[in-house]
Amino acid sequence: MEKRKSIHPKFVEKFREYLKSNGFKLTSERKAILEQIFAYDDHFQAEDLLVRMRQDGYSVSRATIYRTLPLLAKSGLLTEVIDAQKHSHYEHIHALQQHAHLICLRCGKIIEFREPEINALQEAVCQTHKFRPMKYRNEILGYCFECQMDEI
Amino acid sequence: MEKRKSIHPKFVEKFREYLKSNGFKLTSERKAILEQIFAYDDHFQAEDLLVRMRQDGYSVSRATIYRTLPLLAKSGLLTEVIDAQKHSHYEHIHALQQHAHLICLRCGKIIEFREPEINALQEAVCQTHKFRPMKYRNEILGYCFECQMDEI
DNA sequence: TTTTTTGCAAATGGTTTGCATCCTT
DNA sequence: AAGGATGCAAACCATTTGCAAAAAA
Repeated sequence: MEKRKSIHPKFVEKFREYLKSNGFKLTSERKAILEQIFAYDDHFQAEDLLVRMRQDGYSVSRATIYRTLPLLAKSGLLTEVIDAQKHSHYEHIHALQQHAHLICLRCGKIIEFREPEINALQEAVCQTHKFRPMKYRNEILGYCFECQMDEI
Repeated sequence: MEKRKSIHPKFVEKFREYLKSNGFKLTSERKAILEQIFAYDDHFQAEDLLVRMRQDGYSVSRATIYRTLPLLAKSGLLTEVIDAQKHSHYEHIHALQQHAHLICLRCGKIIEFREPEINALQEAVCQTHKFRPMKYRNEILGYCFECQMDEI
């Protein structure tokens, strides 16, 4: 858990645009969730968000969180990461940069890394196959340095 | 569904070694599953395998299939691919080559592609982070050419 | 006022598991 | 023998969904 931060207006604007252009409405619940996901800089699961929001005094139901997270992902503000148990984790975008993840199978830690060359290659593959990419999954599951030390 | 094919002995040998070195036993059920996954060259889910095995006259329970698939994946003979619904799909290895996937969000089709440069870059990232990779996930979700034509 | 959204609680469904029995080694 | 494996059916549990009430446009 990290320090709370305020949200940049451009993110609110981006979400508002996404919703409007898809015939959805910007409700107070959606806005609260949006603000909350930018209030901290770590990875989280739907349930984490629920708990954190309740602690921070917001009142949003679990169902609404589960319904809103995919919207935020589709709007491009959130990135979904799937762990070894196939559970969804999320993180908000950092300055619109793509990045991938190393996921530790032992401690669950998620390490980010950036590799623009990989992104470029992936885009090239899509062009070759006339495939319209919506989402890139780039995850490496394995053991982080600390957990290797602890002997599996 | 494609034509049945027989399994190369080296795969049986590889699985046997994996099991032995981990204190597991090679049972007739595990061997039947191993043979079955190499009998066809397409992607499948646990349930598909169950149905197909029953059609082909094998008798293996759903539980055993669910317990065996991860063993085959860990032994390196199977690759797991996760679709948009977070369901596991599998495919047997083709001559030990790594490859990645384009997954259509509309028709569910899975297209394979090979991109050795991406693999090399991923390995480099692991080295940098002293991360011991066990499994690479390289999936691009989006729309295949045909489904783009059909207008989403 | 028309359409979407919310919250609740119940349902979902791929996957996992407890346990008695069976099979490998 | 001894320990792992199987099959069955029940349990899991993150996520989804039906529906009536509430809010946005």
